Amino acid sequence: MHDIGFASHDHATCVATALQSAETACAAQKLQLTPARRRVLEILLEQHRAMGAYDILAILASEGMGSQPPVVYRALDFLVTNGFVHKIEKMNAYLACTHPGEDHSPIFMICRACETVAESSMPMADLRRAADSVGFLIETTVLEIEGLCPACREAA
Amino acid sequence: MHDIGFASHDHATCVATALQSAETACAAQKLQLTPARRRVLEILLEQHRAMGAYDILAILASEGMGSQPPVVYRALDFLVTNGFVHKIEKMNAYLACTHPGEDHSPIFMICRACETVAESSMPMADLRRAADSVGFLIETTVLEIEGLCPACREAA
DNA sequence: GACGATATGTTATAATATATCAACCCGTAT
DNA sequence: ATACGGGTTGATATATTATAACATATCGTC
Repeated sequence: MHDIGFASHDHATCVATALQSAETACAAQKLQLTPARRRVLEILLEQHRAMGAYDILAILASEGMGSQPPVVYRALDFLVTNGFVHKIEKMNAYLACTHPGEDHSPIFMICRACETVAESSMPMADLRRAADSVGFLIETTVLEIEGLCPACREAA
Repeated sequence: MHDIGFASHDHATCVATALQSAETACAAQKLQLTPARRRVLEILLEQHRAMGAYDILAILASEGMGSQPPVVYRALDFLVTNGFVHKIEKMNAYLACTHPGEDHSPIFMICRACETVAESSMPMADLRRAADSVGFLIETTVLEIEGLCPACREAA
């Protein structure tokens, strides 16, 4: 038994299952889940917490998989772009997605004290209710929307 | 006439008004709007765009107000803590709040192409409608919620 | 005029992330 | 078979963002 998010949760085979499903998804989309990418995802799944790029890099380095920043940033870029990992901007940290393949807008609840991050994808209307239901005390929220402004849509 | 957010907008006296209201708010809350803090806010108001800390610092330095990073980071920390400025986490940039004193959860629309940032504080249910109404094409959204998880609430 | 709280000056360094260019692998079209 | 092209990796260097640490100054109050 481990904690995942704020709930206690059995994930004995969880890492293997998630990796397997990532492999399937990559095969289907002709994406290359290379050893470095796969290992970074596996590390994030194993640790089940938000990790800094250099924390991940230290693990890779200890295993002889490369010790230079581009190694981990390239892998993270691939994993984030393809929806297997999210970046928590407020923490400059990375977290394995808990429901990949669902095309969702992630919502993160970051504990200011222990830095645990729980991922959710609720509609906003239910947000406070959802937070209340798991006992999370909301202190600050940041919703960042990226896209194209009217001027740039026209220019494109 | 200047652009503010994605709308054209007359703000001839806008900077002075906003500064004045910040001074009033600081006086009311016994906060010290010192010269450096005031000047940083003024710069952000004048430029009316999201700026990096070092961009601001360069301006301060050119005016002889200090050229070391802590100068600007301290001022920004004060301004963000007290709601006069927001940090755009995805850009590592800072933006003067367009409606201070309203105790709001800011929503930012960041143009991927021109980096213009418009601030809003709509409820989420209206978000897509709001974006559509100003012609903004939403590509990615990040909602980050910070607070205290159940375990840390109990510990506190 | 001594004290505490808050703010500033200054030096140094930490933490996060990217640019650049050469080398490699692999599928395929010549 | 071989030259090409796209994607990936290796390696070095550097850019960008942010904070630690400690000394000094300012101001209101006891």
